[in-house]
Amino acid sequence: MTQDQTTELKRVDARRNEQTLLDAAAELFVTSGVNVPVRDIAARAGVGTGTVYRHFPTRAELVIAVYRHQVEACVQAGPDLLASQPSPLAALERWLLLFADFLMTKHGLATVLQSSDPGFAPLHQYFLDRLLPVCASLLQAAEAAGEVQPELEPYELMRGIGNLCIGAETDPNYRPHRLIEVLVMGLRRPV
Amino acid sequence: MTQDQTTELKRVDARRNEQTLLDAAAELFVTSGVNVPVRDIAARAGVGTGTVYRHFPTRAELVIAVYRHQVEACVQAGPDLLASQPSPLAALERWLLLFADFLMTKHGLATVLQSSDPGFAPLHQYFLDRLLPVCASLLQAAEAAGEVQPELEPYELMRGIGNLCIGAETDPNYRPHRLIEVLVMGLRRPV
Amino acid sequence: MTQDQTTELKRVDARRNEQTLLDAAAELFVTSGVNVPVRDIAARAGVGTGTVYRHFPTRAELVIAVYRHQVEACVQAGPDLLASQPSPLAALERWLLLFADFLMTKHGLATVLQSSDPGFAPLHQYFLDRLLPVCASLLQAAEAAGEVQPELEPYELMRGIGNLCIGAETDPNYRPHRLIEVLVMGLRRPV
Amino acid sequence: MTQDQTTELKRVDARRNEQTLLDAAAELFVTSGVNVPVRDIAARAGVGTGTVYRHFPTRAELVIAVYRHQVEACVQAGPDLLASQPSPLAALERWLLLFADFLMTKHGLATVLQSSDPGFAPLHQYFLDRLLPVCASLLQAAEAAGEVQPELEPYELMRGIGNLCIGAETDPNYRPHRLIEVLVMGLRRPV
DNA sequence: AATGAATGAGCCTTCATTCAT
DNA sequence: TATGAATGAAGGCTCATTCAT
Repeated sequence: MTQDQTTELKRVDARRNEQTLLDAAAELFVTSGVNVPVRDIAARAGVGTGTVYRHFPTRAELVIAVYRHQVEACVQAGPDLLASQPSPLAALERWLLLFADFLMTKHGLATVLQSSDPGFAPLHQYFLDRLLPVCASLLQAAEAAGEVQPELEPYELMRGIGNLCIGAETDPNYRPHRLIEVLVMGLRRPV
Repeated sequence: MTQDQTTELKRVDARRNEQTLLDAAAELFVTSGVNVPVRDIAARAGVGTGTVYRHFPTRAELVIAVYRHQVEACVQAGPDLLASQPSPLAALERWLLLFADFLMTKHGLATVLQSSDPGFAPLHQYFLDRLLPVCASLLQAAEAAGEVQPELEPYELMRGIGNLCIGAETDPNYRPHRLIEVLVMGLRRPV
Repeated sequence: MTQDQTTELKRVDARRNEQTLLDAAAELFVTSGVNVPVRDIAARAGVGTGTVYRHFPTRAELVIAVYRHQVEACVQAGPDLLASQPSPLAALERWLLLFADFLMTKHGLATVLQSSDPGFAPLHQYFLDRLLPVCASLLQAAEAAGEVQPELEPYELMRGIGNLCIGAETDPNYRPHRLIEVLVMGLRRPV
Repeated sequence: MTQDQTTELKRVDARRNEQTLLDAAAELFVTSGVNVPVRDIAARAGVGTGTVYRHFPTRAELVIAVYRHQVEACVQAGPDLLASQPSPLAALERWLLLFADFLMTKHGLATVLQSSDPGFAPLHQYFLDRLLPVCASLLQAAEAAGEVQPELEPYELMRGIGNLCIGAETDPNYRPHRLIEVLVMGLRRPV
């Protein structure tokens, strides 16, 4: 029992530290991009550099961890929107806008999603593994409903949305939402 | 006279050097991105690093110089397409695809266009100064012809096209052309 | 009683832990040298790093402990060989080869014996304290028997043998045994 | 001509700097071993770390450069001794002692020669390429003259001599010369 | 004007050692 | 006692930029 307690306490501490790191990284990713020096992350979190490496041996792991919650929220939103929106196409549009909001509030996330640095491959994979099926099923539903023509592969659509979000945070004259709406309009089957 | 001759010769040499540098940089920008080490550019051009700095004190200046010809060709293409295409909207689409082709054949150029590195500000400015008017006039013509609804600002449209081109060189499953076509479709006024 | 039992149990545990550590260290010393990271030793033993430090505050102590048994076996072998071999010189040669075998099967041990890192001083001392008298007595016996000339100090002889063993594990083209035999041959008094 | 002069001057400067680096490295290799931090070498030479890497991209190259002169002197000494000594065996012994002197005055050189760090492979290769043929020809000559029995391969002999020199600089009670003499004695064919 | 050597800040990463739990 | 998380010094390496020649 005491042993369990001790273990539990340790875990709690470690968890807290990990959370501190995630918060620090999230902040710095926004202000300085996901390639911010490890030292900066450690400093912001008030820990040593070694602690960063202990919790997240690679940068990709840290990035994944930072965004995991929101990626999962996006995954959940897919079926929810399909059920609650008036049509599959409306659900798709809402989901794409949601996905875009997620990316846009994370400065540099859209950027890293298109980085060709092989170190980020696991991150790309994670995003695709989780989100592509959701996007595909929404697109499929809209096609099945006769609302859209099969112009784009789900992968291209997601990639395009991701790209459209790049740089939005720092440029008030650039509104990805508008572009996404136009894009979805372009998918619509002419009546 | 001899003095003049010498000076003249030097100028010729300097010119040759500058062109050699531009060629070297163009090649390396394609293969290694616009952030390729200065040393590599100098080495490829067969000159010293100092020579690079003499001709192009900042990286932005070098990038601008490298792409100047093609940017100007894009500028020229605007009126030409407007004159030769069956409709303003068709001219706009062609021009956007042309712009995209330009970006896509320059690895990393689309990326740098969205970089928030302040050092690239002059580069951004140059692109906007030259290309935005062209894009705006094409969009305006299409609107005036009643072909499109005024959904997007010219700046947003160009920015979006630029973004869509990111990462296309290394990903055969991603075809910006398709996305651009869908986007233009979405601009069309419903009949 | 219960208290005693607990204490007793703890001691048993501690002993077991210590032995586990020695085994783990012995294995890793062979494969990775005596400077293998403490963490690796702890991991192999299935304990925390702190436990390593508790049992062996310095690396030298750990190394000494790991090799104690075999050093003592070498010590024992001296008189045994003197008694069982046909001559003191034969006994000396056998003992030196035995010593060499010991060193050679411990990757990096010969190396550490010549390390000038002051942290290893206790280790050096231990080896000398235990083994030098044995070597000296064997050499002395051979001299007394008129088999060898007093060319070398026992210390030099041992040091030389130790050095000859360095690197033998990884180089099949280098056979310290041959060199030791030649060296012993060179000690022999000409008839 | 002016161009040539300029080039020549640059070379002179670079050479001086390179020599400064070699001197600094030589000193530090003696006091701290050949694995002394690059930063320390740079500091001792009064240059930046980048300068070290410019001149010697890898540590092995630096080590080779530091010892090149003396290795070559050793190479030269082989034939000279064969010609000047009364017998091939005497020449061999002198040469081995010379080789040992070389190693012993370079603290840590003998150590690095037995290092299994793959980064030092070029260094090992260089030593073997240059010195092994010399040692082999001396040994061969002694065998041909009937002075020694073919007990050892040239490689083993050199390796053994190298090992015997380890740690001699810091231990006044250890005299590799004595051991080498005994070893050569052991090679001699019994009359 | 050109050269390219030199500089040194800056980043990543490892690991011995300490210490809170 | 045992644990293993945290620390942070250390060292390798790169590259933008300066400057003597």
